Amino acid sequence: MGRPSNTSLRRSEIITALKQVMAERGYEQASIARIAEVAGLAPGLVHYHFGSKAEILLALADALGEALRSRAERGLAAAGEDPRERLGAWLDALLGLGDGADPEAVRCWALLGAEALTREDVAATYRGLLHEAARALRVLLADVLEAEGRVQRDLPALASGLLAAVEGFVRVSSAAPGLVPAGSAAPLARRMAFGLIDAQPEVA
Amino acid sequence: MGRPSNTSLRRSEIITALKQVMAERGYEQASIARIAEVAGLAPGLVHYHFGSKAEILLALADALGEALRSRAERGLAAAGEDPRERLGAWLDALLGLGDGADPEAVRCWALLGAEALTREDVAATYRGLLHEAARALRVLLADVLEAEGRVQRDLPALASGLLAAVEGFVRVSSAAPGLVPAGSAAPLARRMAFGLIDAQPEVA
Amino acid sequence: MGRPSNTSLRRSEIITALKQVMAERGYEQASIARIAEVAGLAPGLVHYHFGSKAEILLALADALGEALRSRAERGLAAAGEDPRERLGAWLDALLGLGDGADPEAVRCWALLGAEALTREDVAATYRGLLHEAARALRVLLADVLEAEGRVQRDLPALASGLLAAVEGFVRVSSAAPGLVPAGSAAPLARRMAFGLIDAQPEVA
Amino acid sequence: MGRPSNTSLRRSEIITALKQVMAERGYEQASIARIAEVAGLAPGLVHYHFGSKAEILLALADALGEALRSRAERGLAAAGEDPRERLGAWLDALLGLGDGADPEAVRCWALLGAEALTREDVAATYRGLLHEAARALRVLLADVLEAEGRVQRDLPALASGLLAAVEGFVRVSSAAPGLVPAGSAAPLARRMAFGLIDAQPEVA
DNA sequence: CATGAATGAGAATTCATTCAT
DNA sequence: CATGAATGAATTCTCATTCAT
Repeated sequence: MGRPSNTSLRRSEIITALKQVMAERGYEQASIARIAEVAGLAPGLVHYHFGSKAEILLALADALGEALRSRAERGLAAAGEDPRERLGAWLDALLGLGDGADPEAVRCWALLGAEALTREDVAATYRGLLHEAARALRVLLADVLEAEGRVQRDLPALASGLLAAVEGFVRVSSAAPGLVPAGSAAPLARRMAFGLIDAQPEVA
Repeated sequence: MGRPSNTSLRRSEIITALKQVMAERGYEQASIARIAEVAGLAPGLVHYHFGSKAEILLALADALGEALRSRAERGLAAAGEDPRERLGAWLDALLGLGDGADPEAVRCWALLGAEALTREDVAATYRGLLHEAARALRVLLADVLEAEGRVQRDLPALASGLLAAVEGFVRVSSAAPGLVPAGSAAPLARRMAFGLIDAQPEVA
Repeated sequence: MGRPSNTSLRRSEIITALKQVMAERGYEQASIARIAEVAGLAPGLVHYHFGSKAEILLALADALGEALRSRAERGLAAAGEDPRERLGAWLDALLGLGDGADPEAVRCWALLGAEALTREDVAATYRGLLHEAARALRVLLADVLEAEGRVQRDLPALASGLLAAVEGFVRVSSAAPGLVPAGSAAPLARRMAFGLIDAQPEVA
Repeated sequence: MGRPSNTSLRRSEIITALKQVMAERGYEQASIARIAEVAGLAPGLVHYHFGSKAEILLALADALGEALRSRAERGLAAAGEDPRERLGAWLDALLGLGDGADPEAVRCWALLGAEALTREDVAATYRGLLHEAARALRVLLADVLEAEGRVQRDLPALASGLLAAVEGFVRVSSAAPGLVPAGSAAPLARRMAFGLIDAQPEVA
């Protein structure tokens, strides 16, 4: 009896609408009215499903993180066993490339990073995702170093640096496509990673 | 002959105030009223000196670019003749380090990159600054490669990649300070650059 | 024959929930959603049992009146035959004291009086209850005056004044508990009543 | 140079408009838009002069307190030296009677008392005014008791009770004019006060 | 009877911009 | 140049009420 709940459907519709509107005009300019319009819902309904606009942003951040995770998993599955290949697959996932590429999501990710600078709640979520990604990179880097008989010194710094570099690629190529041509991000990221690896001394 | 114009003084006061307020709460939340308050001016005066809020942002972008330039020049002057040292000095400048370091400016730079994603006027200015920086890096990279007898193949891609990586450092270390500890950005950036360089084959 | 109606149960659950929420945040801020939540019901159900939010308020007013009546009756039963005692018992009931004391109800009563100032429907109900109480006080006052051989001149004014004074106690002690300490309201009300009575001249 | 400030004029216009609108429909229903309309101002201007709607209410409370004070002073001046007369004058002031009577203010005062039940900021202001009035009544009561050679026992309770009673008069006569006829409030309040006084034993 | 999603009309508040002084 | 009041549109959020299921 009673009406079946469709909250989770509506929530994801709203999150998707925010992603679209935000990619186009930024978070602040993504008005609830416009989000509702894009989602095909009445404006009031948005606040029935989310307590505030910020909550939608956090939910979008979670969704982006989830998408990254699954893209990374698909990439790893396709990469096979080679440690360098596996590291490369993760970098591709971070670059928003590969299966399920979503340019809107990439823009939102970049915008999210900016919001994180001025909103503590967003910052917490964003940091969580970055730390998770750094953790994954540390493991993959360690695998490569071990397979190649190199020392694991500075592993955390290397992983963080690699992550930051890839983040920079995403942002710069979004903002100035002329600087980092479409196809060049992935090989460049690999070169950077491998350059760092090759600079590690071999185990005595 | 009437009182001397103080327009340029007022303009820079306003730009500085925007930098401060924006670093704290972002561009959209930086109201004219707050900017004026921080600048110690009447709100109405802001629009006497700037046609719109967006104009202040563009002026701030120019000012940040100018500051980058002069920081880079000071760094180069201190670096001497060694090509790797000179490249490192430029990376430091981009990281917002060295003489005249200004954390507020670093945050604003990161925020500016996000605004550039959704505002064409900001994008144009921002792209211009990125291209200028990339140009400088190309020259410095070429100097290193030449001095070390390596091929100059892929020079533009290397420069762009390095720029993007450094941009990523700035952003990630702003948003997640725990990930990239304070002192580690500069050496990491150098390692990345040198890794790329060392991977270039020597001239036959 | 279908399931038995539980309308009257539901109605009283809703009325009780309004009393609780209203005591906490006032009538306007008592949203239907919150009332339903406190009542443990679905929001839509509230409007099945009441045509509008105002109707719940009126029903609550009736319920408060009913509670006053029964508290007064219990007080009179316990007071015995002494006229002054019986009058005192009624004053206690008005003060929200004695058996079945209910601080939430007292606050609601005070809030109801304010709503009555701006809503005619509430005003009508509220006035009805005040008049009923004044009537009861007139009878009790008359009993005292007669038993003590005093003239009954100005009886309605005395009763109304006493009622108003007690209403004032309720309000002031709710709003500024420091001013009228908890235990002092009842004896003070009696002193006031007896002061009025003692000022009546004796029958010639 | 520059534009002269008219803030205090505007503020009092807005406060007066709130008084009028609130007297008619209550605080919650007194929308900023309506207040602005009554004040003859643009809606946005209200928030230029007041940070929030609640601030206007607090300012109104202060204004009502100020009006009470000045009404009381005028009453005392007219009352001469007789202690009972002076006490009566204060009661009149509290009843909103005498010079400068303002029915809207009386209604707002009653509404304010209700708001104080659910809003801590209003409660603080309201309590402050009640305590101030109670203090004045204590002094006046003490004068009467001393002049008549009666003990000053229970002075605070007597003053508070008298205050509460008068507050009740104001509320009840606003809500149920039929119960306390227009002209009867003042003499009744006096009878109540004098009844309390006469019940005090004489100094041994 | 019961559920809970849906609607849409306000509500307070913010703010870039204008302009009289 | 400078001041600060004024404007009015836009924004987020709330909520009584309705209604399909």
